[in-house]
This record gives sequence, structure tokens and C-alpha cells, in this order.
Amino acid sequence: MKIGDLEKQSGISAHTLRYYEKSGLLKPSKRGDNNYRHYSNEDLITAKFIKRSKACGFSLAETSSLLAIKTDKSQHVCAEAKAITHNKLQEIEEQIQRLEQMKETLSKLHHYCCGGQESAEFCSIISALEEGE
Amino acid sequence: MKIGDLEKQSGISAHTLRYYEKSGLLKPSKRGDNNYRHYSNEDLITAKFIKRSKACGFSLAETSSLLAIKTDKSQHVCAEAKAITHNKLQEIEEQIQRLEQMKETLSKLHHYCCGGQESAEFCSIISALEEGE
DNA sequence: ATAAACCTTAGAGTATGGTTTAAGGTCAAG
DNA sequence: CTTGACCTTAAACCATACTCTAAGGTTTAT
Ligand SMILES: [Zn+2]
Ligand SMILES: [Zn+2]
Ligand SMILES: [Zn+2]
Ligand SMILES: [Zn+2]
Repeated sequence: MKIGDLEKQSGISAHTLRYYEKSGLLKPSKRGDNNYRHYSNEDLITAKFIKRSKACGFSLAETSSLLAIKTDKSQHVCAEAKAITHNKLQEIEEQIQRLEQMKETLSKLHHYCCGGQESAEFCSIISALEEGE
Repeated sequence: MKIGDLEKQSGISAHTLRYYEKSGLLKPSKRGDNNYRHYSNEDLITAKFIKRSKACGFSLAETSSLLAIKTDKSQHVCAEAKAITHNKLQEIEEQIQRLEQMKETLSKLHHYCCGGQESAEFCSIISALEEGE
């Protein structure tokens, strides 16, 4: 499979696949005489693995760690995978909390502003930002 | 007030204040003979405005738009401020949804993995990433 | 007088996850 | 045999929001 084929099969652009290679995430199993990248079926699985990992919110670095486990399962233990997942879960929960806090503040601002065509002289959004604690 | 004083009063680092100036967010009202920046009380209010705006999740560009309204209220209308707030609110709600989706997926992965010291051969986290739809 | 603390600038570096460009080599169809 | 599709590389660029560095000028306290 050439890079263009993998692009179609995996939904990851050729550009990005080359970038992933440079980042050590996915090396093609072979290079042809013309130096073209050749990907195996296992490489396709890896590409999809990366895609799912990203969909879970894992960074490329974290994905890299997960891939290391996947690639050599017998040399790794469940605890490692669970720790990575646990950390990400916490991180995401913290992000959600921050965003919920913002959402609440913004909802109030949004609610109290009339949103009309009148001068912003007494706009509650602007005053809240000027004078909030 | 010199930049160090504003740093203390506003809680925004001098570095960042200079960066904000370069970005057009907060220009000191004067420069001394020695070219030092001199900030007024109004500048302090503006600095705090920026800080609150950031705390609401507004980007520097959005903060800049809000500042333009604040600075010249009579030339702006509520509708403008409300539109900016509305967009941000939507954006944040979308982010929360994405994160909630990730959280759900991760929670399942986390729940099913034993997390023990046994080989990752049959780790549910790794297999889910390998074989998920 | 001299040292510490503060100020100035332009520009480079950091982090993330790519995207784009330039300049060119290879392959398959008509 | 040429045209267009596809492949190669290194390196620059994008966005965001800083953060730091280098090299130097100023103020203040002792
Ligand atoms: Zn109004
Ligand atoms: Zn309003
Ligand atoms: Zn297990
Ligand atoms: Zn496991």
C-alpha cells in the first residue's frame, strides 16, 4: 500500500502520515527501490489505532506510549495502559469543569444583556467585565 | 504607575503586558522622558477587564473587540457584545460536548481494564483502540 | 559610588499538531 | 513520448498566547 492508499484507507492525510513518521508514530514497514513508502496491513491497523487514540483525546505523545504497549504487549502491563487512561480522564474532567465555569459566567452575561440596537453605554456584559470582582 | 506596579496590581506579568501592548490590547497612556511606560488608573481597569475577559474564555482577538466596545461605548450597541458572547457560549458548549464524549469513551476503557501487573496481552484498553469501529 | 532593582528593545524560543512550499523524481495511460 | 497523477525531501509557515534572551539604559538605596 502506498501512502495515497493508506490515506484513503485510514482517513489520515498523506501529509500527516509523513508527519507521524517523523514523530516516530508510524514507520512504513518498507521502502521501495524508488524510495516510496510501502505500508502493510499491520500499518493500517496502527494508523487506525492512532486515529481512535486521538478521538479519545490522547496527545501524540500519549498515543506514542499506547502504541509502544500495543507493539510489544508482553513487555507491558495493564497498569501502564490504565495509568495513561486515568490521567487523561482526570485531565478531561478538569477541562470540563473549567469550561462549565465559563459557561455559567457567560450564560449570565448573555442572559442579562438586552442585545438590542441601543448604545452599549449600559451594556451589562461590558460593565460586568469592567467591574466584576 | 510603572509596568512593575501594574504587574502587581493587575496580576499580569510585565512580559505579558508588553506583549498585550504589541498586540494592540493595552497601550500605556504615557511614556516618560526615559521612555518608561506609565499606566493610569484607567489602564489598570483595562488590564483587569482583559483578565476577566480571558477568564470567561475569550481569546485575545475577542477581548480586543470587547475592549473596543468598552472604550467607545456610545459608538457600539448591545447587539455587538451579545453576539460575541453568544458565539463564545456556543463554542464552549461544543467543546464541552466533545469532551463529554471523550470522557464517556475513556470511562469505559478505564472501567474494563483490570490495571494489574499482568501482561498487556489482553488489555481491554489496547484491544479497544486496535479494534474499535 | 556602586550594587540591586527596574526599565528598554528586537527577536528568538516554547508547545501542539499539523499545513504548505519549493524543487524535483517516478509511474501509468493514451 | 508526453501529460498528469503520484511520490520524495527539508524547511518554512500557521495559530495561540505567551516566555525568555541578549544587550543595554535608569533609578534608588546604602
Ligand atoms: Zn442593552
Ligand atoms: Zn448589553
Ligand atoms: Zn488486565
Ligand atoms: Zn488493561
